[in-house]
Amino acid sequence: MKRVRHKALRRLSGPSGLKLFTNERPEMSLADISRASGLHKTTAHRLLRALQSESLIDRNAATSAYSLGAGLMAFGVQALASSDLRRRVHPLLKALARESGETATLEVPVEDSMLILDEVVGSHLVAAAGNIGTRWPMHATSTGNVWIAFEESGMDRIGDQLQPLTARTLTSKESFQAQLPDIRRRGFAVSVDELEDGFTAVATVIRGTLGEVQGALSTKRLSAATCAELGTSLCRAAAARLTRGF
Amino acid sequence: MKRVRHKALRRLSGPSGLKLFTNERPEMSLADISRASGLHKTTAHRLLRALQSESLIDRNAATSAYSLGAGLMAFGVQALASSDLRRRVHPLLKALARESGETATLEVPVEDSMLILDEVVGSHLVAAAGNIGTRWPMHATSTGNVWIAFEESGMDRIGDQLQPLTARTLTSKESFQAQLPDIRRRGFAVSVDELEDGFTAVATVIRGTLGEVQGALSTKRLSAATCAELGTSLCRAAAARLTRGF
DNA sequence: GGCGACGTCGTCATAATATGAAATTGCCGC
DNA sequence: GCGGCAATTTCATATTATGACGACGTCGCC
Repeated sequence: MKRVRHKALRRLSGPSGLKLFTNERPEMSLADISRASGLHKTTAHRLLRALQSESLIDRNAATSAYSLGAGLMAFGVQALASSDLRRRVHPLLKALARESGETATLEVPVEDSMLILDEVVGSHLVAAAGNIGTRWPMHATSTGNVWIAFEESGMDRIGDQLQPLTARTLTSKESFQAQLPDIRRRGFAVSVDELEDGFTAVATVIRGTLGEVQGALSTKRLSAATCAELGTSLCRAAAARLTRGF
Repeated sequence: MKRVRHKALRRLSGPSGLKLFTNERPEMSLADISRASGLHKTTAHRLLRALQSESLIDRNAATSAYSLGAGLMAFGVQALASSDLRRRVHPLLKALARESGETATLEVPVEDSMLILDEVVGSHLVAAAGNIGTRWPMHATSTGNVWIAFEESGMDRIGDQLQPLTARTLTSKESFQAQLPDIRRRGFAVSVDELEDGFTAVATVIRGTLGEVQGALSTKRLSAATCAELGTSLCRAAAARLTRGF
């Protein structure tokens, strides 16, 4: 594997950059950042200042602590808006949500998580919405499972140790890998209580015109009984999309 | 003004980087990017590849065109979620929306636009929502106007020529500047048909504990008659927030 | 088949950049 | 006024990106 150039870029998005800001710790001081990233205090300071000048980083005027900036929000929505995949799949999500009464989502992988790109809430819930943009670990979601099953280099995304989120989460790479053939055969993945107790979902992949895997589609919070049925209709819907040339 | 270092970062977010991707042209080929940015083909390719490895850039598998990536969406929502300002002001928005029946928004400046950080829709509209993250030019919005009026270096953000969006948009720097004293005296800005015909809004600034301007607050789509009244109540609400130590 | 446009990849000397140590400033609590 | 801590600036040095050049494969088109 070849080393990617552009140190600054790697740092930016990497674990010694913007990724330092987690939901648990949305604000950090210069010293915090320097310690957490292993960067020299001076270097971190320069970096932060550059990021700030691009609005990618904001700082709290009172505490002078750094946090993610407004520019990132702007880029984020722009990315969301320009997603071709999203435009194409949205009608499908609506149809699924209407037919099943459950919430349907479109997700894509970002590192070892699935990012919710779009969401249409079903009739069973009051419009909770607002999950667009949230991320869940691939190994514990139905969407993550199908993605890995159908994308060739999918397994690269997860490590050897998988973090358990419930009693039913698969925690070893081996047991995880063992279920993939089943998913490939069926065409869809089912997750029952793996992510959260009482949470069930079924997912399939969505493909482009070349058959390449572009994302995953899921229907959530349904009763276990209807899973198999919905799985196949999900596949049909996705397949119809594909063959119609979308 | 001191030159900010980190060329790569400036490029990243600047007009020869991610900013190349606009809503009008969400996808670009390598040749496009090279031409539009003035970068050497080799350089652009290296850059894009680095960005892609960080998920900041995606590419269309069919056309091999580049577009904004999923990583940006992830950062965007994270930034949105971790905004302290947003957390603090949200209850205020809700109160304003409830009392006025109109849509209330919280906005911050990004370059020469106001970015909608948060929004609570009023009772008069069906929940259109989904404006969070959109941007409007500062010179044509009430929020942009108050911001510039109360932030000392505010005028730096707009150029000499202001793009007209309706017949009532102010188009010269001078006429724009002439109205600022009024806004300062009143404490709030009113925009009638400047952004869009039939669109009226009133806005005031929101301040931190040190009195520094942190953002702008507005109520939209109200009838001209109630503007003045709402402006003062807006100011009261914002002031109450401030003095209560938030 | 030949042509042009495009994307990808490699190399390399040079120019531009980031780096970290140390020094300076500013701020708080005592 | 004096430590202690954090943020910031300065500067010589080492590291990095840059773009010119060349090569290769592919696609669409005349």
